[in-house]
Amino acid sequence: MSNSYKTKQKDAVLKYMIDHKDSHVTVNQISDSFAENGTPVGVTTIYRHLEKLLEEGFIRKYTVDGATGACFQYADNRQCREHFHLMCEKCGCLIHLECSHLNELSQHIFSEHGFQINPFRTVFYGKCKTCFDDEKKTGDTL
Amino acid sequence: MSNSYKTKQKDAVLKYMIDHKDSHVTVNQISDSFAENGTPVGVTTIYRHLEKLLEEGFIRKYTVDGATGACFQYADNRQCREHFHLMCEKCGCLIHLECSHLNELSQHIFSEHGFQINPFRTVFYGKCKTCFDDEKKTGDTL
DNA sequence: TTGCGTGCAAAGGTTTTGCATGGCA
DNA sequence: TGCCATGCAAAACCTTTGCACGCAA
Repeated sequence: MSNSYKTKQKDAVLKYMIDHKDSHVTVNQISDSFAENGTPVGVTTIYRHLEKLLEEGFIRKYTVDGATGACFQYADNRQCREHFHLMCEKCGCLIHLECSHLNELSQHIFSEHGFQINPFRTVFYGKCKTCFDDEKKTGDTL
Repeated sequence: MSNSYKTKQKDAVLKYMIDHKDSHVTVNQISDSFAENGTPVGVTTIYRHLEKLLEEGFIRKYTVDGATGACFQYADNRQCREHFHLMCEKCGCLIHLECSHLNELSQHIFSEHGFQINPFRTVFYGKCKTCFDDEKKTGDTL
């Protein structure tokens, strides 16, 4: 059994993740932000707290093509148990999609195909409306 | 314009990926396998060929929680354009799912939610039937 | 012969680990 | 006072790059 103490660093990391819940961040971004604010936190400590938050289900971890290193994003699994997530490959925004179609889909894939989807892990990658419209305007095909 | 030569290493990497199309592999696994077969290939070369195969759409690249480093898997995008993929988190098998429900889902998410799903990138993570049944039998909750 | 391919060595990053110190309870 | 937390330094990895040599065409 391991207990845990309340520390400035622990609070700071959690606060940072919540404050940036609308985008994904890397360890370097977190570290740089703390350094700029005059309250630097060692990267080791940041890694350790992110790992705990991950285990506890408060954040998600994934890799994004362009980014260097892992990306983390706040998304409380206790609140996100019932819906899926859409990740825009262009701007990186995370959309929480409440939609009965998706729940039906899970049911269908389980009952008809015998596959049990893990909604915590599964993310739909693609292009959000804003980026899609931007692309049409500028003719940018990326 | 860059031409390309036919080499033993190039053939070996492609052959390995095709032979292992039912699971994902890491660069180390590929390298070790070649070494064991008595025809070692430098990791640099493996990385370079995988990168090309990726650009050409013959393989996919992603990260898996347990694995160290990136995972690659053969899945010709020219053949896999019309369906989605299910990845078992336990045994690592990749299921190519031809299902009209999923195509309808793409349509629905695009028309109703304005999000354009990228089927090349999107993978449903979860548990395949075999692993699910195994788990029930052994009572293993992982 | 020309130019791409190969692989060693080294560099550049990210992430983890060891360990002495610091801080919470 | 006990532990846990912290962060520096170092290690362990993964991946990329530079460069001389090898090999396909």
